[in-house]
Amino acid sequence: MVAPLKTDSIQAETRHQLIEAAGEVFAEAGFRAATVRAICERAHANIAAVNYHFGDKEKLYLEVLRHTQEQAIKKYPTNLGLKKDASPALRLKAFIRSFLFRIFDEGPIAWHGKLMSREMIEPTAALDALVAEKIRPQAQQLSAIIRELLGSGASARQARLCGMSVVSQCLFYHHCRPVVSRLFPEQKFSRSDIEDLAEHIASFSLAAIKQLGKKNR
Amino acid sequence: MVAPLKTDSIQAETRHQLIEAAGEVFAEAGFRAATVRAICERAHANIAAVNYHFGDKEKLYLEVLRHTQEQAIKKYPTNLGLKKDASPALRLKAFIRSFLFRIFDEGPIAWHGKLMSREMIEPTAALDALVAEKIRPQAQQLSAIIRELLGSGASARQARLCGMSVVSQCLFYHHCRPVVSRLFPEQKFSRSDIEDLAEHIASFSLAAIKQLGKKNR
DNA sequence: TGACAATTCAAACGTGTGTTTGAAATATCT
DNA sequence: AGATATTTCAAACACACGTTTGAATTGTCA
Repeated sequence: MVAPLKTDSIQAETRHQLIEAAGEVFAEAGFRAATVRAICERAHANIAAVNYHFGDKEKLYLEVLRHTQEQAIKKYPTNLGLKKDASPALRLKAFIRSFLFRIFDEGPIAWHGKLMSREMIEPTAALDALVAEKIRPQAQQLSAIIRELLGSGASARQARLCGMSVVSQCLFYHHCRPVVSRLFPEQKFSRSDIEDLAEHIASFSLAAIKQLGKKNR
Repeated sequence: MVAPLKTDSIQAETRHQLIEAAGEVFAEAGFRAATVRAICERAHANIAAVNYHFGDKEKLYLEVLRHTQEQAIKKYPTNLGLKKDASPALRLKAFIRSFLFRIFDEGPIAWHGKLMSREMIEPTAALDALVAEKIRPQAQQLSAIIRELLGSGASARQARLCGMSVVSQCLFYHHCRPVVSRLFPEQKFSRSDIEDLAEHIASFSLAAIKQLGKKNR
């Protein structure tokens, strides 16, 4: 009657397939639009499997968030592959690149980024925890970089606004892809296109932040 | 059996109330999440009223888009209250202000902006027409301003990317309000807060664009 | 007033959703 | 092998949604 606790190993076959399938479907369609029927079909499982293994759709979603998060930090460690004493400019560029790839990579690695991106515009009950545990730390990390770039004359408010300016540019291409694709069909999203996008956002933002820093004096 | 054509006047009472109520509900919840039951309740009309007066939910939505668009251009004419020979910097600031107010104003005036903002992340069948008739012209208008700021050395691609950087910052606060409010509870959205936001986005973007223009040489 | 059209209304329909059920199948362990 | 627990399965449930229906009401005009 209750889900098994054996130790781990093979017994969790269906359970694992459900999480994988759900990750894909949730990342594609969002929590609300995703259907447990679609998930179970993709997992080659019965419709009742979700409720049997996870209780309900929302608990499965939380499990998917947990699971994809693990995968994501394995692939994209928070301290990106750069030295601790790297210049703030380099660290900003790395932050942006990492942010974009977390969302635009294909396959399981990008699921977590896509889910987080979704949560921002169509929140579920999980958002509060996500903000506290994942989003706020990242925001502070970004804020630190930006304060360094702005110099000592910057207010907390200015750093916060600049941080949102940076993040907004990254999220835009994911959130508004339907419009971007119609307006500019030439804009593609291959790995190298993302690289170019990161290049633009970084130089755009760097130029702006440095300039604002100068004005503060 | 067919909707009336009298001339206009009073007969369209329920019809008009439905459009008003629908504007509010659609702007709040989006096309899909809005229910005709909620709309009819707010319009003090029967559930069948939507189908009787408009055919179905989607036709009502199109009517709302048409109606709110009229209201919007009355309040925020595309040529904002500035002289034709105003500097590109001033025109960029005006573009941003206008964009933000169209979304963040309260009451009927902002419904169209909110609906457009929704269409970008959760498109309906209306998006193709909206892009062709409303969004693309605005994008070209913005692109012209930015090309002027970038100077003659700028590529079309660079102008396009800068345009998206500007727009993304404006949309962010609407799309991601759930996250922004949790991360920064001190960020409010009164008229003067929007003014401050416009000020930041404009100076951030201006600084960036001017700097990129210099580098082109 | 009377006949006809337009509109409103409560009720129901059909569909898609997440979830539950109880039996059947499978695995596990003594 | 037999007993027990775990997992699967088809079917159905309960609910919300957009929509339809047909009768009742209201308005219009000769």
